[in-house]
Amino acid sequence: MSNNEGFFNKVYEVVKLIPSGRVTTYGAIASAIGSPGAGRMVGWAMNKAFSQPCFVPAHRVLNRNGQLTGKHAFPNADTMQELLESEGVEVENDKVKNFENIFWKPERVVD
DNA sequence: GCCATGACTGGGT
DNA sequence: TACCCAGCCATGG
Repeated sequence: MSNNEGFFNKVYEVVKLIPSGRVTTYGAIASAIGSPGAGRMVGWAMNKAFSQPCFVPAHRVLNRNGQLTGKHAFPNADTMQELLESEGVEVENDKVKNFENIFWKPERVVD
C-alpha cells in the first residue's frame, strides 16, 4: 500500500511521517521517494497537500537553508511560522533556528 | 508531443 | 560570502 498511487502521494506519506517539532527538506523527501532532484515537485505537491482529505504537515517542510519558502502557500504568510512555533520550532525572519538540530531525515520509501 | 513553470540543490564564478 | 548556471523530475497548456 501506500505506493504506486503517484509521485505526490509518496511525498505526502513521507511528510506525514515527520514527527512534531521536527522539520525536513524538499531534497531529503525527493531522495526518500527515489526521485532526487525533484525537490521542486515536492514543493508543488505540498500545494496540493491542502487539497488532500488528510492533513499534511507541509509547514514542516523547508528548503535546505531552513527557510520557510512555502509559507506563501498557506492561508496566511504567518500560518506556517505559527504552526512551527506551535510545535516548539523556533522561527525567526522566516527561517528556522537550529535547523540542523531539529532536522529529521525521512526514511527511504520502499518501492 | 513539445515547451514552460516550479515551495529545490549543488557547484562554479 | 553572494550571485549565476545547469541538472533534476512531474504537471499543465
